Amino acid sequence: MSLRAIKPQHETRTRILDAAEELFMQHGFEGASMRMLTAKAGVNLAAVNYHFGSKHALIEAVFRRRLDPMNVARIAALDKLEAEAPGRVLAAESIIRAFIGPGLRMIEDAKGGGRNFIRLLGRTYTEPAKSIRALIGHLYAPAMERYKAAFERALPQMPREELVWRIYFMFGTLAYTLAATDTVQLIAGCKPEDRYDARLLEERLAAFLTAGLNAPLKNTIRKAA
Amino acid sequence: MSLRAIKPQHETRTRILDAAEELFMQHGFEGASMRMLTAKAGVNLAAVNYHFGSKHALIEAVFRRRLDPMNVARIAALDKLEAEAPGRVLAAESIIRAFIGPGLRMIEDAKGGGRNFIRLLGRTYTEPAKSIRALIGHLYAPAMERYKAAFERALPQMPREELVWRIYFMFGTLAYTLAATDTVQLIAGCKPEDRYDARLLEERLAAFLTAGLNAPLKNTIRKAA
DNA sequence: CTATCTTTCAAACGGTCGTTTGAATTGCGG
DNA sequence: CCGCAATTCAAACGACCGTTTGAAAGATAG
Repeated sequence: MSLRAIKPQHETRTRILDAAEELFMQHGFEGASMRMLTAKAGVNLAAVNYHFGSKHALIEAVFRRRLDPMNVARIAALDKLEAEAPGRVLAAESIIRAFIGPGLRMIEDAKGGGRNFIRLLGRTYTEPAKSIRALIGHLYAPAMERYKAAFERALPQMPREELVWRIYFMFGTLAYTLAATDTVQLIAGCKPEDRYDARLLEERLAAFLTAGLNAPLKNTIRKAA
Repeated sequence: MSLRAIKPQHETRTRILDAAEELFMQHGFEGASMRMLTAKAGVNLAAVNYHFGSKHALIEAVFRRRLDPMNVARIAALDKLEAEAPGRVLAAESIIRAFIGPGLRMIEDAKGGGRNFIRLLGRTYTEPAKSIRALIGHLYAPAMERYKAAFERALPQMPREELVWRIYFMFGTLAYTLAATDTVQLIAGCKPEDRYDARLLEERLAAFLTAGLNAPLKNTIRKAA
């Protein structure tokens, strides 16, 4: 049990996770085969089933590796906000920034694969396979609860049902923005590097989402809610 | 060449398209196999290749059947707006409603398969396969150009780059909302029937998107653009 | 060094994939 | 009714899928 033994202990696992992350992003979960994946990782075909059990378990591991720390960071950011202003009502914009921050920071990690993962994650919200959507929903649940409660506290005057929809819209905007590969180019040829400037993107997103969340309530909406 | 011959002339084609639309939505393009698809349609396995040439050509046909008329309707709605107020500047909200209207109306068509298609379409923006994203982009291009120009005319004071991003955000919200299957339930148990009330959903979306599009420009954004 | 446990490996498993084939069937004009 | 074209059909094609197997190789502890 020498210390250096810790490093390569799970090197094969890590190589598989890295390769899977990239290939799932490029080809989807069904489109990326075990043979592609193990070839890219430089490991034997049977290694995935040995280390993870099955392809589906590998998919779950790919998500857990990044998503768990990301949601921990999201909850920590919210804790910090509330600790800094005890008892006071938070601005909706602060909550929004706390939520989108961890995801946006990850897109700047191109080398470590963080960018791949974020694009993969954004796409997975609309994944056809129920088991995968259920997994994502399950992994998100704790952070989701915390943020929903925070928004309710920040906007006490808004009908709960309308608030739920607006949170949903915000999720959609974020997921789509992160998942986007080339659709933005369809609208206008934007300089590609801008898409990965997390600071700039956070400003743009925060402005858009804050305004949307605080949109005036029309009569039709009030009546329905 | 009797008239009644026209009806069943392409009945097999139609049955295949209907089955494909539903199964592609449920299982994705790779997940829905030719055997599933032809079984559901009640036609022979070889019928797809006979009538469409290949699976990929079938996918394209599924999109063209609905998307072409939808984009025609979108452009017509914009034409109508501009004809009603010649020379005047349109309100951004009117343009937004013109764009989202045709898609929202289709989700009320549960019997005819329109709802299936809309959900399929929403998911396809983030489809891994490049060829499919390229197809969607191509089919959308004409309407996209028109609407982008309309927004530019409606918001002449906004920096072009910021406007492009906000249009992009609006697309994301719409696509995600339409594609959503059960993610909204993750946020809060909303009554399912509400998700298919096009009028109500249009009000909610229009309020959110209009506010987001018209969000105040911060210094950081102005500086960057 | 030996014994034991972990990890890697080539090979093969049964199954499903999209597509093709050539014969059978159908519908229609002459 | 016949002949020809369009369509349908059962069967098979080669390729690839995720997974399993049992032996080989490597690491570890006594």
